[in-house]
Formats: sequence, structure tokens, C-alpha cells
Amino acid sequence: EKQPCMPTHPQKPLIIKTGVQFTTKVRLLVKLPEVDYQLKVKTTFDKDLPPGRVSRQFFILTNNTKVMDIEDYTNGCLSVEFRHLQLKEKKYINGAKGNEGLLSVTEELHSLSFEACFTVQGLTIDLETCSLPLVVISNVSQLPGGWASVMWYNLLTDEPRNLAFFGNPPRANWSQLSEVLSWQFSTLAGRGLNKEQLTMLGEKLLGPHASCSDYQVSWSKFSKENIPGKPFSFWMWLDSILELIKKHLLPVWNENYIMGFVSKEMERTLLKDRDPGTFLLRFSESHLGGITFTWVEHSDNGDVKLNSVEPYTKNRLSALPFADIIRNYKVISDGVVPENPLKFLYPDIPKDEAFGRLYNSQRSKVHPYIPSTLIPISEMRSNVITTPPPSQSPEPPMTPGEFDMLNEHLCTFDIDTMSSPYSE
Amino acid sequence: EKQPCMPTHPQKPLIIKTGVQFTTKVRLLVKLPEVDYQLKVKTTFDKDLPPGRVSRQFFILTNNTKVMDIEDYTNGCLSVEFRHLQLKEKKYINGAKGNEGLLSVTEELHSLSFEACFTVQGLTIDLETCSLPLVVISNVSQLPGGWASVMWYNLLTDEPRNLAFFGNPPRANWSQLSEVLSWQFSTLAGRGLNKEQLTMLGEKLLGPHASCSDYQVSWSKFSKENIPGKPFSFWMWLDSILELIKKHLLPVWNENYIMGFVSKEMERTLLKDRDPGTFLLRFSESHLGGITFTWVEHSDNGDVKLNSVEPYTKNRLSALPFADIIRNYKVISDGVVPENPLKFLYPDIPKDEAFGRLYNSQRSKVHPYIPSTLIPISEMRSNVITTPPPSQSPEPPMTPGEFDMLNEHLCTFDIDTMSSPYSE
DNA sequence: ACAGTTTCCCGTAAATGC
DNA sequence: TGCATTTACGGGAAACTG
Repeated sequence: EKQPCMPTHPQKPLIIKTGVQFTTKVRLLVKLPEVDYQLKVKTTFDKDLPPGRVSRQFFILTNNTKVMDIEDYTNGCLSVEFRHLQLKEKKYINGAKGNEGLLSVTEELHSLSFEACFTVQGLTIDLETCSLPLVVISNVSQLPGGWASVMWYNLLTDEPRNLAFFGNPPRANWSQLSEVLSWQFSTLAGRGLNKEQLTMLGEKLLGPHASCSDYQVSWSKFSKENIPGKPFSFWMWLDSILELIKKHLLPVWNENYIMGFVSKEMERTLLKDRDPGTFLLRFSESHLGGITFTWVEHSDNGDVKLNSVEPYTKNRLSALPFADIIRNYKVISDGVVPENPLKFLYPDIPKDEAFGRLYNSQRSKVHPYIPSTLIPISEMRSNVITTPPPSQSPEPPMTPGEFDMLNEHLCTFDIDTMSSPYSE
Repeated sequence: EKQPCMPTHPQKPLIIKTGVQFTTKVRLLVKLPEVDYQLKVKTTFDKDLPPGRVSRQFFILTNNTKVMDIEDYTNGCLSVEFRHLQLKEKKYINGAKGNEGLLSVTEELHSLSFEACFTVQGLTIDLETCSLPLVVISNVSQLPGGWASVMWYNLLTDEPRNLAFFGNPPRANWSQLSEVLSWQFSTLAGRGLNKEQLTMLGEKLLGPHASCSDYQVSWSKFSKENIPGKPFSFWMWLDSILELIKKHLLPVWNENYIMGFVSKEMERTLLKDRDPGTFLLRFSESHLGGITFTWVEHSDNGDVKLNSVEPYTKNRLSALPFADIIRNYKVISDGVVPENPLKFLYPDIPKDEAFGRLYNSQRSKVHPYIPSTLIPISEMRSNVITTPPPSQSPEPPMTPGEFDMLNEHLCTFDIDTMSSPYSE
């Protein structure tokens, strides 16, 4: 009869933060004959909730009644949009908190009810409807947990109002779940996850059996228990990466330059036969919200060596955009002129060809001052000699100075074209 | 009769932000005989304020009455501390806003009143007192303006409650004002301003006559009108520097390494006869909250050249502490190996001797990764030759590589010791 | 003591008012 | 319209609370 729209958090509907305004809209689907009086709608939070079901109770702090309006003159449909609604927790509930505390706050589901009452031809009609289950949080730090709940609920049930869902949450098929995970990236950035990336995620979640796409993932494994040896859950880790992309990597991600989810083994397989200086970008598995690059180098005796830089997190990235980090990154070996070891984005794209457009050419010209930029540098000490005089390296170092000079040294190699791991 | 203590904002008393808790304390100075009943104190905001005096009206959102308590059993003194008080603006005052708008919000003075009433031996006694003038702000961005008002008021009047003070604010003698300005630095950091620094500030405010310390500064010059050619007032500029010191420069400031306030002329006078690589640190006069270093270099023909780096502001400094910037700063001239031009802190302190303890030796050892740090770099293109091959510089460039190596090249010079400009 | 949760509030951005 | 002022709220940290 009515079709409730959802309260919204920025891009995360169905999650409401206390003390922060939200909006909801209700539409009357039946057409009323000649309504010449005002039709009031009242919205209530957790109406008729059986006591003990939730550990926290909230109420709507602001005006909760509003008159319905004609939404669209073509169909005469009545609707009402509540704005500036705000939730506050009820303090001092008589007795202890209801729920036994098995559920975390982000697993506790609530709902918003709408009521209206009107009289037509002597008949009094009560209308009532309610929203999909809602998660209430008190701090944005709970947003990832809340969003996990919303995703899990909507992935695994069609029930409109199963507030006890997380009392015994069902498992998800990996095939369904992986699709949802990919969506998180595509709604954020316009680019989802490809098969290789999803395979790595599946193996991370399920072990190396993930090739069987009907394997099931438990709610706990997904977002409650920590990844073995790590202080965060799978979803917390993945969400930290989504945030990193959103704030600092959007152009690079959308250009498909971030392989992102690659196991260390796969990384070695991909890079070991490549030309020295070939690199790929992947997210840190050990730290939340970090991105690193791994490049291949060949040592004197022909051994292949892979190096990964300490992952960049939001703090560093807000001082220096990632493309500029790649552009200017330098390694200093003992007594040798600084050199950028990053030459070809895997498989064989010359670095500046890939990232050139993304470089931030902000030459500030505040005249009396000499402009300066930050350059990321790694210092690698050879542990062979203790105090090495300027050693002559097998490959002569590049001429120092102009950063852009590297450009001119690059020549395109004609390496066997294999299917790019970036293709979706 | 009572001695009201002040509501507090972090380190900025007498400024209250709407919606943010503050605290105030009242003490009863007379000793009451046997008070066996509770003595209630009520606090009111802007009680009995003549209408039209203020353009905004506020009220205390929270509980405004409290019972007095024995503060200290040795003297039996009664006192009451109001906590968690909160101010909110009254909306929709009947009629237009009172004040004609000549005054900005931070010039509008308010007060907090306290009342109590008790009966002793059949006599009913009313007690009333109030706070010093208060400034009410709605956003921390107004804090500097508010603090300017509080300083000016307390510098220039002893009246306890002249709420019309800024209707016609008196001028301040530079000698008084400079003392207050120095206090701002010493309360913040434990180090105030020396004579040279204050002279520069005085000249900035008054022109080159500031040597006469009885020159007067108007309120407008101090904090209302913009510095000629700049989009900010004198106080806004100075306060931005106080904030920069507080958040990013405390150790360097307290070590007396920041000359800070130096005119360009003085800078040249000080540096021109110094050894190449001698530098000083000063605050930007063109941008809010910026610090730069200026170093002297001698060109081939013996000319003295001063260079200043683009000022570092809080954004850059939170990515890289200032001491590390000084440590690692490099200049790249065409085709020449990067070199740190900063060698001696004026007058002649070897850089690492001065800043060594402040370097942030955060060698992160997350093993599989190669650590990396950010290095500030300036690229200087000689505009003499268009495409210069690695030119041989008159002084051979330093060996590249180890940053610390510079240390070993430094020798102490025995230059005439002049009185340090840093001494207070 | 501690972990989960909420409160507090700065600082930026957006909205509002004059 | 532009400027002054307020509101909004993310994000880090402190305070709370079982």
C-alpha cells in the first residue's frame, strides 16, 4: 500500500547514525478519491518492537508527523518526505538492557514505521507500513560493520522485516558473495573486480579451495572473526581498501592500473620472467588501507629479486598523490645515484605512458619562493660491504637530475602479449 | 562577595562556543553562620541585558541551578561548580536583530550571572555577581577573533563588565601590546619573543617608526583591517603562526632555532656575509601559517644570492616533521647530484648539531617491505643554457647517497661571535 | 582491566542569512 | 551578489560502561 523509501547515509542506505540527520519518503500507492482534508503521516522508530529484542532503544528527536503532498500532478500520487529526522538513544530503560549482548550493535536490526489514518465514505481506514531493517550506529567508525550487515541481509533474504536475522545468520555462497563484493567497487568507482581478483579474495576467505564457487562463507568469517594472524576481519580489510580507493586512488583504479588483489605467489609468477623494472600495484594484506608496488630486478648472477615498498596509507597519500609517488619514487643504493626502479607497469606498459595523464603537474609559482615537492625515497644498503666507496654497479646508474628524463630512456619492448590480468 | 571563575575553552578562557560544554565556578567569600539548608545558585546568561545591546541572544541549554557545597573543610568556604553547561542561540527574537551590525560577533560581549538568595536571622539576602565579559562563537574558526577581543579587553581596561567596550575600543601602546603578544608564545610553548622579533612585528603593524615604543595601535589595525596587500589582518596572521608552532614546531621553537620574525632586509643583512649554506628559519608573511628557510649561496662571480623555499604549511608538516625537512631537503640543479643546501643554522651552528636530536629516526622495520621516506626536493633549472649536459659546478657536488654523510663533511668555523638574535 | 560503544569536539565544507 | 555567520558531520580521541 505504501512504498517506504530508505533513510540515507552517504552512499550507505539503511544505516542511521544517532545525532545525524536522515531522510525518508513514503508514497501512497492507492489513489484516493477527492481528498480535501490533510492526510497526516506519523513515523515511529521501532514501533511495537517486542521487548528484549534490542539492547538499545531509540526515538525520533525531531518532528515525526507530516502532511502528505501531491507528488506528481500527472498521477495525483500522494507522498511525504521526512527531512531532518534525527535519532537519539533512550537512556535509562527500566531494568537492564534487553539483549543478552550476543549481538554487536551493527547486527541489531531496527525499523521505521509509518502510520496514517483517514476516513472515506464513512469508513475509517488505518494504513501502516515500515522500512527494511535498519542498523543504528553512533560513530562513523561503525559504518563498515553496519554496511556488512546490510549487505548480508539483502544478499541472503527477501523477507521485508526479519529483525532477528543475525540471531542465526545464514551462510552465503561464494558465487553470490563475490558478486556483491565486486559491486562495492563498481558502485564506488565504476570498475568492479575481475575474475583473478575475486579468486584471490575467495582464497583469502576460504583457503585454496575457492575454485569451487559453491563454497559457503559464514557471516562470522566474513565480518566478525579476525583473519588468522591479523587484527582485523576480512570485511574490515576490504572496506579499508574501498575507502582508500575512494579518497586517493580513484583515477588510477578506474584506469585499471591497480591489480590490487594478488597473492605473493601469483605476484612472483607474473613478474619473474618480466624485464627488470616491471612492477605491479597491489593492496597490503598486513595493514589496513595500504597500497604498495612490487617490482622485479635481476641481480648480477641472474637471480630474480622482487622488491615491495612499504605500503602507502591515507596519511602519506594525502601528502602526495599515488601517481606522483610512482613517478618520482627513487631508490638509493650505497653511493649510487638515485634511480627510479619502476619502469613498466605489468605486463609491459611504459610507466609514463600509463600514468602520465595522472601526474599532478602543480608547479606552484609563488615567485619569491623556490617551489618544492616531496619525493618518496628508499635507501637500500648493501649488507656485503660495511663502508663501500662509490661502487660501480653492473648497470651504470641513470643520469641524475631531471625527473622527466627517464621518459626519454624508455623504449617499448615487444614482449609476448598475454591476456592482461586487468581485463574484467 | 563572590568570585566567579571563568568558563573555559581549551587555553582560551572567556570564549564560549555554542553547543560545546563549558565549566564555571563561583565561590562565596563571606562566611555564613550555620547553614543547615541548601543554598541554591542559579546562573543566567545575559541577565538584565539592555535590549538592543547585542545582536544575538543565547540561553543555557542545560541545568542552570546547583546547590552550593563546602569546598574546603579548613575554611568552610562555600562554592559551586557548574559543569556541562551549554549555550544555544535564541532564534526568532521578536523584531529584527538588536545591534546595528557595526560589531562583529567576536566583538559582542556577554556575561554570565549568578544569583543566590538566603535568609539569616529573619533577613533575606540576595546575592548576585557576574563574570568578566564573554565572547560567544559558533565555530572554532572564530576563535582567533574571539581571543583578540579578550586580549584587547583585558589589556586595556580594568572594568569588570564594560560590555560596550568594542563600541569605541581604545588604542594600545605598543609597549603593552608587544608584551601580550610575547605572552601568547610563552604560554603556548614556554618561549616568548625577543626584542628583535618584537621589533619586526611592531614595524609590520606601525611602519618603521616602531622604535618609539609609545606608538599606539588601534584595535582595527590589530585585528580588523587587512594588512595592506594581504587578505588577512595582523592578528589572524600571527595567530596562524601560533597554531603552526603549537601543532608542528614546538620542539624547534623551544630550542630557539626559529628566528621567525625577520624582515627581508634584515634577513639579507644577517646572511650576506655568512658562509654559503648558512640558513635561518622564518615565518611566511604572504601566507597564513607557513614557515620557510632562507639560505645564502655564493655564485661563481662572487655574488651573494639568497634562496627561500616555498613555505611549509600544516598539511606538508603533518606528512613530514620540520626537522626532517631540514635534514633531508635537497636541491637539484641541472644535471647535478642532489645536494642539501642547508649547512649552518645562523649564525654558525652545524645543521645536524642543532637539529640532530629532533630528527625522527622512524626506520620502520616491517620486514618484507622496503621502508621509504618522503624527501622535500626543489628543482632549480638554470635559465642560462637550455639543455645543459652535466655541467661541472665550480664547487664539486657532494657525494650522493647517505644523508648522514654530510655530517662528516662539516667542520666548525671560527667566525666572530656576534650576539645571537635568538637570545631573549 | 578491558573491549565495545558512545560522547566529545575540532576543523572543513556546505548551508544559511543579511 | 558577496560576505559573515551558522550548521553539518567526518574522523580521531577521550570518556563511558558494563
